[in-house]
Amino acid sequence: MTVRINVTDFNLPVTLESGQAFRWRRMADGWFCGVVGNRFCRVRQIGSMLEGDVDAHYLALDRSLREIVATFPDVPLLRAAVQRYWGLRILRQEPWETLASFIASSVKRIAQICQVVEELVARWGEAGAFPSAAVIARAELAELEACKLGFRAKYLQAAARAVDSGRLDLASLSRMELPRAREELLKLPGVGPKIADCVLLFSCGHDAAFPVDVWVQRALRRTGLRPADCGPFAGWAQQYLFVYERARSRQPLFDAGS
DNA sequence: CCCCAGGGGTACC
DNA sequence: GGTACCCATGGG
Repeated sequence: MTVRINVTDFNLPVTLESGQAFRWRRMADGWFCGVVGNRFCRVRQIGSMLEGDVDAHYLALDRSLREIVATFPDVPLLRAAVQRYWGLRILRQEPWETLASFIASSVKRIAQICQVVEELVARWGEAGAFPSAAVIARAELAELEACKLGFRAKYLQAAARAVDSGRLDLASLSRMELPRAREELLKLPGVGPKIADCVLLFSCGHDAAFPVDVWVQRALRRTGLRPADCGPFAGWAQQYLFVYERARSRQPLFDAGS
């Protein structure tokens, strides 16, 4: 539904382009187009005005960013990241789409993950929606591989079959304690600690889940932080570290080494 | 031709 | 318990 609302402590572009969701495109005119569930959405932010198909729950606008950030450990790099990317929020995404997307993410760049997701939607998506686990479960392995999944195709197929058969109940993960929920996801082939934590953080409401990829690993090494030091909203802190470290590494001022 | 990418499985020590 | 190598593929 098209609305115009006033938002505080929110940054739409950073949130949508921080590598947690893969279906948003920034148009030349500043609008973002995407699909949430089975709905096409168009949204933009001008100053504190958020306009368009605003889904406040998906955008986590009900959370108090100030209270969340107040729980972060006080280290210079994280403080700088929070200042530069203030308004970045962890979205509330749909678990199956998130699991499938992050299975596809392993050793891929964000742009390539978007490509895979696009291919899956083009082949099996109904009316632009991300294809269900039931549909993917019935796809041929060769068809999945053709979606630029490569060696990840068999992992996506296995996950789809686990969900479709009821062997894995994604909805139950949000009600479990974090270690137990992680354990469930780790049963899937091709799903290790990093991908499991992405699913738990981005789609199961587990704010403390802390995915460690190559970028976050670098930030941890340089700060001396450990995931356990980052508090009940460690996953949010992790997302700030991720965007900050990635941007920093894209444009090195000089040779940082030696 | 080299390197790397929001990793994980496996073999080996 | 670490560590090396492999998995496919696109882009710099």
